[in-house]
Amino acid sequence: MKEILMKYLAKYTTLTEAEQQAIINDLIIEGFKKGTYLIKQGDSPTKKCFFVLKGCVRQYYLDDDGKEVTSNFYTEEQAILLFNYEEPDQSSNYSLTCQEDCALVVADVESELKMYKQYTELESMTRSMMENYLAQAQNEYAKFIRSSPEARYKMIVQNRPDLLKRVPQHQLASYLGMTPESLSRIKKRIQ
Amino acid sequence: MKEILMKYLAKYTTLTEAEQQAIINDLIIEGFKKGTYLIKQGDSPTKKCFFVLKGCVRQYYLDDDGKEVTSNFYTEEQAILLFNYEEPDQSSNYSLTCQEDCALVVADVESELKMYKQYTELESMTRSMMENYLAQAQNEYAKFIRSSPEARYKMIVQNRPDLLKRVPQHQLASYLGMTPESLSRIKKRIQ
DNA sequence: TATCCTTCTTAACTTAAGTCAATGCTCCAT
DNA sequence: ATGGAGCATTGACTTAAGTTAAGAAGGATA
Repeated sequence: MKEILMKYLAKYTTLTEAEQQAIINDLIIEGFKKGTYLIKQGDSPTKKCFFVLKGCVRQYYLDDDGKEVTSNFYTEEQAILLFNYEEPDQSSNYSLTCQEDCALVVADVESELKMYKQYTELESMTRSMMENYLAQAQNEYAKFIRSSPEARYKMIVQNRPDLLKRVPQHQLASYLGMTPESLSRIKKRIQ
Repeated sequence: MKEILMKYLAKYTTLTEAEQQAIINDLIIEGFKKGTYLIKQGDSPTKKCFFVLKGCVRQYYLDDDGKEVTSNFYTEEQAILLFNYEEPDQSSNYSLTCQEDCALVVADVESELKMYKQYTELESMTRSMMENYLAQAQNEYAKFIRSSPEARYKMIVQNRPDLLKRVPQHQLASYLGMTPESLSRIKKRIQ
């Protein structure tokens, strides 16, 4: 499991193998059963973040009508970064729930900051990763906005085909910004 | 003009005033006339990024049909971060053009990295800002996806009313993921 | 096995957005 | 001032997605 993390450190830093090991040994890997909530909407602001080693985590919120709106699915090798601790007065805007049995790296912000102090390269790596995430998010956003629900479905088929099998369709529909009925019809339409 | 930058440094770092001054004196502030292109789609990958002190910069790309799709408007105190240098083989996906006369901080990646080496706190600040940007982007995305064109228009009226006056409507429409005709009708519908 | 609950599909209807086309408006340049 | 280009509005029509409601399929549980 920890090889995945080693891969990251090796790729983005020039830390020695010993240092890499030291860092990884400090990390906490936890297992979570399907259905577990990592955070619930309304909880006091999280100081935690996660990295998915195995499984699938769904992020959602309840809209004004009380309906679940799925805003993300996190799967293998994706980081779950909810930065609502930046507005410390606000409670969590989202819920995080395990769609499957999961293995996650669990980190809290304080120890993260400590680590940055100890290994400045680690912070460089994080900065660089954040830039990548942001770039990706911007690109996806730009494409998505301009797409019809049908085009969005085709995109997900292209980019994250695994989700189609791992995730209930009505949740996928809401993630794609459409109704379950629409998704059903689109699937039929394009066979 | 430089006070804005000082504000950032003071807010997010504990650098001494002298250090802050030194950093800011290293920055290049350039003026650009309305209509100037900062980058053109297809250019070789940029090593530059910008920070808007004054004016409005539009980011757009040409879709498969050759139509302009506006993916962002950057105004005062917003950073323009195009991280396509992460995929060094690819050319720029976007064009950046000045909608108005602009004053921008122009930075290039190499000198940025050098500065990080010199002032590690500066990299901390950047990491933290990136996390904020990302969080913001994710939140906006989640809201947007689930909204109708009409709801999106209302959101922009709420959040960035200045854009309504600064920007041609057909560009705004494409930024909101709708046709100019739709935007015109929506405006009429809700007076 | 029978029952219940959730999910998915299908249908009929409504509506808002896309498309195409024509008309006006504004600003700019000559 | 005039003409032209680009932009905004409006209308008629088409279409895809939302809404509501009903039924079918699949899984879990007793």
